[in-house]
Amino acid sequence: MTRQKIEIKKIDNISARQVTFSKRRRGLFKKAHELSTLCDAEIALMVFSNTGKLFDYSSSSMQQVIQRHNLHSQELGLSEHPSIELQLELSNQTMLSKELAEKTRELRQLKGEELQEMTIKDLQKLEKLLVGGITRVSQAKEDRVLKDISSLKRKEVQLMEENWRLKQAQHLTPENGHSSECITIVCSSLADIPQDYDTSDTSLKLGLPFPD
Amino acid sequence: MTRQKIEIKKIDNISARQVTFSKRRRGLFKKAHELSTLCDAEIALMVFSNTGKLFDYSSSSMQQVIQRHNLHSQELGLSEHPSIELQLELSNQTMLSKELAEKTRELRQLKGEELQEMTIKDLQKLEKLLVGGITRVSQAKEDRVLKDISSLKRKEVQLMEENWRLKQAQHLTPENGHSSECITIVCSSLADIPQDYDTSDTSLKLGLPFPD
DNA sequence: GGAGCTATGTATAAAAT
DNA sequence: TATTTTATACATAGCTC
Repeated sequence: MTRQKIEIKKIDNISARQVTFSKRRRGLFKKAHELSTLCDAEIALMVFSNTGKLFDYSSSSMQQVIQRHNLHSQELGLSEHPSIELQLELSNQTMLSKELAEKTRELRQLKGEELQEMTIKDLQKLEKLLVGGITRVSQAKEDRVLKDISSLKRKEVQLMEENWRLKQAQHLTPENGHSSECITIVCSSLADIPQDYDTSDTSLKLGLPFPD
Repeated sequence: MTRQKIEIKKIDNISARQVTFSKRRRGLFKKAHELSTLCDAEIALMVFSNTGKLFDYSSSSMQQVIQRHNLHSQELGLSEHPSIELQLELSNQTMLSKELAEKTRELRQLKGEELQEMTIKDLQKLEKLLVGGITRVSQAKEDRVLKDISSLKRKEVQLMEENWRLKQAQHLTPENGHSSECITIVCSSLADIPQDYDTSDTSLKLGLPFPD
């Protein structure tokens, strides 16, 4: 329940931000559509999530609205000066390069590589960021591992039941003893779930010799 | 008062339509702005009234968002005959954008934010990277702190020597007792190097009341 | 990561100004 | 026609599943 009015500033909590994004985005698109219908307006709406995903809406066609917009904003779309587009691209590229340089630096710092001109305070912030990251990554790994283990255990139970049924069947037609033995061996090896999964590679164990 | 829920279809009454347009348009723009702020999204919104008037909003720059949108929808042909230079810049930009997206993703993963489609092996690699980073960052911080401390200690020794010389000088001309006392107090406070530098801000202690 | 719930905040239809 | 008011419809924060 919306127990309090929220302040309009970036939501820190990642999952809360994601939930709010998808809810409010839907609301926004609905309102845009309603406005275009009620008031016979031509509307284009583009939304990029902070993960870079694109969502867009247009009451007619996106290109059409963009071109109409270009007409309004100082005839930029008419290429009176053929170099205007080029200039735009160039400035855009400059910006991209800057962003790229910034991200690269940030990455190097997170990897502990470019720390000489940081203050003690900066280093503390970096440390906190890394601790947060490692906490989440470890948790994710843990979750994944536990999931894999329980799925393996389920398979083990299935195979043991299958095995038992096959054995029962062989008691009725006892002329073939080889395959029974073979299956028994394979199933017992499956029971060896690694307990030291933190250092071993559990994912390699997932390729079972049996199809689902 | 909104005495009845309205149906979403074109409003026939012209003045009612105009009123609704200006109210809902403002609401829509507000919502767009809130979404961009709350969720760190890049948004462009263009609205043409049925009288042809343009209203637009962009969280950054309209041109930038339109270009980003063009990149996504792969319709790069804004003009009929893009020049060779423009084509070059565009491909260059595409490359830059890809790199940027890649770095952004990597950063997010280091911060533990986008882990859903990583394998256990990937997660382990990430963990190692983070551990390496945190080791180096902590070491750098430690080094910095120790350097600050030893520099402070050197200063302390210098000041104590100076202090001692001043005292000696005063024994030769004993008519002024105040300044001696004052300097003694300051020097004893310098001896209090913080042992809990991990949580206190050592750098603040560097601004000594004495010039070098 | 989505779907549904509910209490509360916000937007707005209609009327007044 | 724009703004303000007010009663009501709608959106959504926080929560559960």
